[in-house]
Amino acid sequence: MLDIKLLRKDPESVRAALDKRKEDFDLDDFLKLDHQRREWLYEVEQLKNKQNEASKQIPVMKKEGKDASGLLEEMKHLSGQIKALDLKVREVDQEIEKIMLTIPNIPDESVPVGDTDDDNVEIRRWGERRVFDFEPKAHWDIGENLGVLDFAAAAKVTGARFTFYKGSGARLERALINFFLDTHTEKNGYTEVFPPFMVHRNSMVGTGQLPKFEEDAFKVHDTDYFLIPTAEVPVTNMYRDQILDGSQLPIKHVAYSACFRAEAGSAGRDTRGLIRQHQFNKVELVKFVAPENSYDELETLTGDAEEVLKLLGIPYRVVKICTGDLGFTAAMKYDLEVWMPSYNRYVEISSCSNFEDFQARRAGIKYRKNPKDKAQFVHTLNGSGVAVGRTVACILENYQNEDGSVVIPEVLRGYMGNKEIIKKGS
RNA sequence: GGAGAGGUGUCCGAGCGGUUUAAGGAGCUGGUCUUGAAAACCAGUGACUCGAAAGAGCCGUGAGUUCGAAUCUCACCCUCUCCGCCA
Repeated sequence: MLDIKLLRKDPESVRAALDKRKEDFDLDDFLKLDHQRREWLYEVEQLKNKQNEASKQIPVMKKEGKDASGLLEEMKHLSGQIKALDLKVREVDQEIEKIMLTIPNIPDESVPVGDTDDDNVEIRRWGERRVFDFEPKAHWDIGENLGVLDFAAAAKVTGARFTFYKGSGARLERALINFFLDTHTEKNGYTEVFPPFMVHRNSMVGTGQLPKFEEDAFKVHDTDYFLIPTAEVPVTNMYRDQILDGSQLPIKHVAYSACFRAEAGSAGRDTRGLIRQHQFNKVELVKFVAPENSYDELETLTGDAEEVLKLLGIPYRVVKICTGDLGFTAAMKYDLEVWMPSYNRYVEISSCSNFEDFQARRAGIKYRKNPKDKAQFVHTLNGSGVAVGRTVACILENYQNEDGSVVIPEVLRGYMGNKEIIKKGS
């Protein structure tokens, strides 16, 4: 959520920012409503003041044995006026809230202006893309041939966009989760969290998935719960409505969770393999930081995510997302993209974002720099560290041999019973 | 799921329709005393939201009753105890 004061004071700058995002948004409605609200609010507060004064007088009069019935009658009338006005204020409040919740974040100055992902800017590359002396296969073929992935069984049991991992495939998934968690806790200083996989509506609003993107989420029938689309939601909301002590910052958490996405609007895209699933595993990094550090913290967070790719020996690139492709909540975002031979291009495996105070304002997360200072909003950041299923896909493709076997990256071998290679039936 | 108890300021805790602008502690800040510290004593300090201010709101959340609600009514949420069920 944006600062309502900014919208009042400088609507033009907000308009310009929305424009850069290619968002078509009518701020005039908001400004009109806000003006109306302030008028009514002033009016009702005046009346309430009168009421409060009378409420002090009435007991005094009664005590003194005076007749208060005239005043009471007057107050009865006033009370009705207050109720009517209060109702109007409440209604306009709700409308304003509704609008506020659907205005996206303002991109940072440094974000490249652009329309689509074609306008994203590559920042750096790491690793050598492997040159194959045979025709590399796609991970779904490799996985099925090895008997470690079973898409058909999942389709039978559940439906499209689900997968069974079997044998070494299941173990590889588990190994990666542990490897990511261990690296981020032991080397990068994050505190591990294991969150609930369902959250209520307010939490989804707090991190910005709702109210705008409800069709992307799975709702649990007959409850107010949603399956989490990312651990970002429970972990960020862990500190909802709290004032943190400045000395606690930065707070850094890493969390494994399953993630559930309805993938509305992506029908027909990436239908094969592990790239786009309704359920997938992810290890997520979440930070709560002081505003003045948040862009430095974004760099280190991105670096932390990159580190696990480096350790796995996977070639990747870092891309800075342009204004037109930037997520609703982000002020700035880097994507990490890994090389996928079957796609013959880089594929997203992590998004690292600085939300500035956009989520903090929605979720009410503040801090005091010094114990006596006024509380102010923290900046929140998060990034995948990294998506597990896509990493499996990437390893299968980049580490495949001509005979269909797959070499296990060295750093994972300790997590896989010192196995070095995945062969058929193993 | 059933029965009961409860949710008040940073913390403990009083309050059960009107001088509550939330008692009293603790804590915190300053001071007196002391070689220093502790203790004791004195004074100050009450979050947060909107507002330029005046002022308004805020006692789990939301509705309601009333001229007036922390206090009464209803619904919901959460915590604790016991019972039942269960990985």
